[in-house]
Amino acid sequence: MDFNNSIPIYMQIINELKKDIITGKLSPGEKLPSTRELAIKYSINPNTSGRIYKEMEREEITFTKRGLGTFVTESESKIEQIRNDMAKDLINDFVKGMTELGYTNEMLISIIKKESEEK
Amino acid sequence: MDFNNSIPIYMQIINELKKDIITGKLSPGEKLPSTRELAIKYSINPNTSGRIYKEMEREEITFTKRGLGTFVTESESKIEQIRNDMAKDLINDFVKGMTELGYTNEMLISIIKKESEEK
Amino acid sequence: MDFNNSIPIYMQIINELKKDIITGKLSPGEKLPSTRELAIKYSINPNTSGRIYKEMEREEITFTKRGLGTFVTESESKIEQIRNDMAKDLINDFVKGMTELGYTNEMLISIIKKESEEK
Amino acid sequence: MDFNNSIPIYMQIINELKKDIITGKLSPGEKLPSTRELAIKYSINPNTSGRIYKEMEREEITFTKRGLGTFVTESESKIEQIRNDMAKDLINDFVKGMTELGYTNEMLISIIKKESEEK
DNA sequence: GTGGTCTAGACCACT
DNA sequence: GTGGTCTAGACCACC
Repeated sequence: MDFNNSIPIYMQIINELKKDIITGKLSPGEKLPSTRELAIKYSINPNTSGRIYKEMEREEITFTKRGLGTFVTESESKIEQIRNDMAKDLINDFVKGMTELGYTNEMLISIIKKESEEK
Repeated sequence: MDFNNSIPIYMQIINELKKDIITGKLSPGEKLPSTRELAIKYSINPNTSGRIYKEMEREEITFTKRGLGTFVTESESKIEQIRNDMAKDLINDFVKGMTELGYTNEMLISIIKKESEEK
Repeated sequence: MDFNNSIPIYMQIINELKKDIITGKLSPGEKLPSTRELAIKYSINPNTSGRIYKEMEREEITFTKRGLGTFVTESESKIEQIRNDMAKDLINDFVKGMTELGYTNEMLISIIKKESEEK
Repeated sequence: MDFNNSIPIYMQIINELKKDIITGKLSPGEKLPSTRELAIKYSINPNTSGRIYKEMEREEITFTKRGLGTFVTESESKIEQIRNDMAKDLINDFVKGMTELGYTNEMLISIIKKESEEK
């Protein structure tokens, strides 16, 4: 994790975990590492791991079984919704930003096409 | 202008000014409002305006004539470079973010096409 | 520390800290005093300490771990580069300045030799 | 002149003029341009030219004949003294600065020798 | 009038 | 406790 960054560490890790869930690296219902394990894995303070799970639970991405740990939500539709929300944010930021810079819709399409070919 | 709380006000205004320069609303060599005027315009503290101009000068977007004021850079290539840098950041964030979410290049193209038609 | 009036205090302290880093009084990776401690040490305002650390971070002399503090860069090559940059500036100012005053290279050498013997 | 510089414009021009006097480009007793001419030559405000001559007169580098203009001092020893003062400042800044960076006297001599050979 | 610096004091999110 | 941001108000040199 990049401590030297304007994005809070807990946010950076939440995004990592969300991506792992969306791409299937973490399956629905799978147990997540304990707060202590997470703290060690990312060399962060256990308080910060706690905050990560609290926030993810608030967003209903995970749920907690007392005494057992934290688990990925079992709702596939919830996971799909997260993917859509994250995608929508990315799309909006991109289109809005480029438009403000004076790029037309045609330019956007050709830029993305070119980007795709290069990879 | 109403400010997004999570991004510092001075950053938001810098981005506004950058966009104004890129889109030609502010011409190369043009004088910017004085720190005091800017403070009134955006209802911010003059210190904050000062910080804005200092940061922009550091990025060579503007230059200062002592005792006279702050001016937009006269280098058209610098302005072009800023536009390209900002666009490249937007493109990278978008493509990288979407790819991490599992979207293919073809999907990106069709998403952008669809977005364009809606507007 | 007493401050030279014509140079901003924050600049003078930055130069002090740079020298401490270059001469090894501050080691790579070492934690710097907190902004509040620095403010007390030099009897300056905490705002001014903050500015010092922000500027040094911009120059990549230090880095910040959010919520933990400010640390000397761990890159030895960066430190070496800072030393070389500062030395190069001093050398250029000296040679350029003396040449403009009509001193020849031979005179420079003998002046420096004489200076060395006196100390 | 470089307006975008932490050194005040009037200081920059005074230094230019001092160098011209020291190197003989301006002879003892020679008439300097009028404040208006100076203002045009350097595209500065006439107030600034006035300040330049006032400051140089205070340092006894120039003198004024009412209604006739401003002239370079006729004292050769004064000119020699200015040269020595400027040189002494340059030498001190250099030796003090390099010593603080950890350079030894031997290193200074070899650096200056190397610089001389390159030119 | 212009930007630059500094103090004082406050609030904030993050670890 | 850590740095980051902001306001308020002051003073300064420079043009």
